[in-house]
Amino acid sequence: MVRPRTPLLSRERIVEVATAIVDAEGLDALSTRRLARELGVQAPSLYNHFATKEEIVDAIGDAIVAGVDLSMLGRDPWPQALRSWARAYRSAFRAHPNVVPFLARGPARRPASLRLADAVYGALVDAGWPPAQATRIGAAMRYFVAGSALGSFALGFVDDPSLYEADYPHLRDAHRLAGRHAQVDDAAFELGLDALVDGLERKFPSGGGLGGRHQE
Amino acid sequence: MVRPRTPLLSRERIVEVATAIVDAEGLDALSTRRLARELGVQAPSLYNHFATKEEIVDAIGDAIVAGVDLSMLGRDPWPQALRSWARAYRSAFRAHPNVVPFLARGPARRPASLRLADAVYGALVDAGWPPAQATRIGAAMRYFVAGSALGSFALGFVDDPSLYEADYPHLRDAHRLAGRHAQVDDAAFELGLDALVDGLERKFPSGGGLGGRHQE
DNA sequence: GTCTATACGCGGATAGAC
DNA sequence: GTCTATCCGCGTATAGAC
Repeated sequence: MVRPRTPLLSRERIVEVATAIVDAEGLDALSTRRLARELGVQAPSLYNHFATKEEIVDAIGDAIVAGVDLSMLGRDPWPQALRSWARAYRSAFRAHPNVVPFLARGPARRPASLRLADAVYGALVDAGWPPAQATRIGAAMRYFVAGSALGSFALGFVDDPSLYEADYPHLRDAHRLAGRHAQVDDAAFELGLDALVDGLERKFPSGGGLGGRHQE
Repeated sequence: MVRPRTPLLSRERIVEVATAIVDAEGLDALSTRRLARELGVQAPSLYNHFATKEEIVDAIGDAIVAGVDLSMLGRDPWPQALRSWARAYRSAFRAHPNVVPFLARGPARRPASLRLADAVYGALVDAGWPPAQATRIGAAMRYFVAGSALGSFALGFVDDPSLYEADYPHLRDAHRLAGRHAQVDDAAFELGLDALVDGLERKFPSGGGLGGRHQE
């Protein structure tokens, strides 16, 4: 066995391959041995780049959140910014649904998540929302986006009519959802997002339907 | 060692203890050895009551969803029913946040989840929503509720001011969220729920802002 | 219905050679 | 920076005695 002259590993390459494993088979499938095997090295070599496995998972999460476009925040009017940002956020999450439960635990110390939280909150406060309300809106949006990316609603139904028709009269056609799951989930997300932001607009201080000024 | 004269185990007792383990330490902490130890038996005894570990997890999920009150559906006007149901749904989920990622995979074959899906969908259709919209509303509500129960938004911030003040100007006070996490999350849920249902009311067919009237 | 015994593989992490 | 060797515990599940 010839030892390599140039480094086989880098943090970037480790995170990339680790993400692929988690996406394909879930967080539980990510083990140091498995990861090392796919990288063509032995497991202990990973510890030259990360102190613990948890650091690797943190890095996966940070890379995902770092890909979310935040440019509309503070640029577009807040309702429009909130919509575009929510779509970008969901896209990033949906590409990695197995990581969503981990990401939903909060920003903790991950820089990309803190940047995101800062940008959303800042944009809402700058638009005229009272700080406490801005916090709540940021949280509510995260609830909705995380939930929508956690798993498919439509795919949760089994593609077998006989399961439903007997005992659940209204679900007669539920078995058809699985085949169109992407459209169903996309449409549900858009409907919910629209309702949510519409509903928030009506609550905007001194703007909510009674006229008056906006930004301060 | 005296062998017992009366059964030590039952499906109910197993599910009860298993739920407690998952709530306290997460789904990964649930192992057959651990579960058996807390039940005062040896691991193989569990296989007299459940064929696999997965069946146990299914039973945990079913028991949780079975506790959700559905009585308001089809009784109260749909916006009010949707609100009460969402609160009941969230309460059930929030008591067991570690199970939420599992539950969010969909109703599958779990009877309680199918009853729930049937009741929500049926109530919306009966109220006058077109079937496709009713599906989307059910999905959007689940997104929001699941996301809100997946983990605390407020607890995701570390209670250490120095982490934020330097690099994230708007998060200057974010470290205070952790201490009030229950109130913050409750208020965010209520704000989002209110906005969501308000927004849906405006879309109700023959009520949506063009023709007929409804409350505004 | 519960037990003992057991099969067999995977898990994270460390020490120390090269 | 990567390797080999190794520690030690935990995981699901089965066979067969009582």
